[in-house]
Amino acid sequence: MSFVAQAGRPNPRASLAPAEREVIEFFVNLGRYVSLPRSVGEIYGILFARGEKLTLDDLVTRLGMSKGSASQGLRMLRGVGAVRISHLPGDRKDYYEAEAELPHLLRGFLRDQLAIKLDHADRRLDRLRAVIDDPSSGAPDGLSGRVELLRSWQHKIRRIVPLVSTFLKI
Amino acid sequence: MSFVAQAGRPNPRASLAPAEREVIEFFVNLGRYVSLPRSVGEIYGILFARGEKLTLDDLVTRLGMSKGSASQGLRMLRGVGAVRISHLPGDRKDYYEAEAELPHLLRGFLRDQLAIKLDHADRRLDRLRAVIDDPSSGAPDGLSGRVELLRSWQHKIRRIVPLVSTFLKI
DNA sequence: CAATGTGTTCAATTTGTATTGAATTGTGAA
DNA sequence: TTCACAATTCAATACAAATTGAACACATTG
Repeated sequence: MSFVAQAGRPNPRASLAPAEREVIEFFVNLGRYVSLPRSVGEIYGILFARGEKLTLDDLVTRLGMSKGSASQGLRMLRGVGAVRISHLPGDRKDYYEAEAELPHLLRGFLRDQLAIKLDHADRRLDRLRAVIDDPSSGAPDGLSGRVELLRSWQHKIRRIVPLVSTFLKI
Repeated sequence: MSFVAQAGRPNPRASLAPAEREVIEFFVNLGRYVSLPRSVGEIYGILFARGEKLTLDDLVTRLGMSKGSASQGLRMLRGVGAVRISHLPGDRKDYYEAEAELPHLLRGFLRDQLAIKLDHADRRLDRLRAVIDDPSSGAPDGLSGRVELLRSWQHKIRRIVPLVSTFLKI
């Protein structure tokens, strides 16, 4: 079975099977919803599609991307626990495989992304209150009440997280 | 009380009170988490801070942005139900005010954004299955099993939505 | 119907983000 | 210590998204 590049410029992705391309595009799209770079979606996609361990160099040749992109993309995916790294005895290369369990993926996301952002919003709200309480800040009428509303949003969202976690058995 | 622009280039936002600036920055930051353009965060921010109806022209002068940005930003905010439009008798201008109730905001988001994306992912998954079932697609071993895993993700997420909705009394 | 006031559109520009690839660092083997 | 190889870094570049502003469409007024 061969998937030949079109005549003309050599396409480094010629070796991708249609099924792989389709899976990759699926994850690239999924990533777009949360503003992930295409390269990240591609990396996770091919790892998910093949279900086997691949090296950085495999990614570079199969996806036709630069080493830099592959390296940075893998770092991000490691960061959220979407890929696992492992090694083979007597081989210095890093081998990566996709973490395909949704609970595991969401756990990483909830812990590393959402939690940080909620904390950040907390601090920002505190500062906001401080500014508003200063009479010279020129706070419009009723603003401090609306800011308390923001606090209630924050509380509600914090209470949803464990709810979702429980549901997903995380 | 006056908030004077620095000497040199005239700053069109000189009229913003510190409290307003702070609220605006809060929403600009919040918007960044979901990849909204800065201008959209600014518009919602000033509407939220003032809690009163403002016209497109108010936004242009107070925020120092172009009419084009203000118009497009307002369209997006209307689209997700984050601002309400209204009119005054004998006045052709459109007046906008911020929708500040979280349930209302999330309702718009869940309906208009998430639902559409889930449907889209559904269709994509169907196509993916079709491609994989074609023996000439070169699907790697076990891929069809992993794609079924994706289906289970999709189901779980679909079941979370009403759970969250209930919790938020949407 | 011309003149004015209002919001929208969209090509050009600015700004921001992702990607590349050569240089660099790190690491294990000889 | 030197060599060979793997991964990372980061300045330069390519690409994508947001913003501008002038032209436009539409409605209302005199």
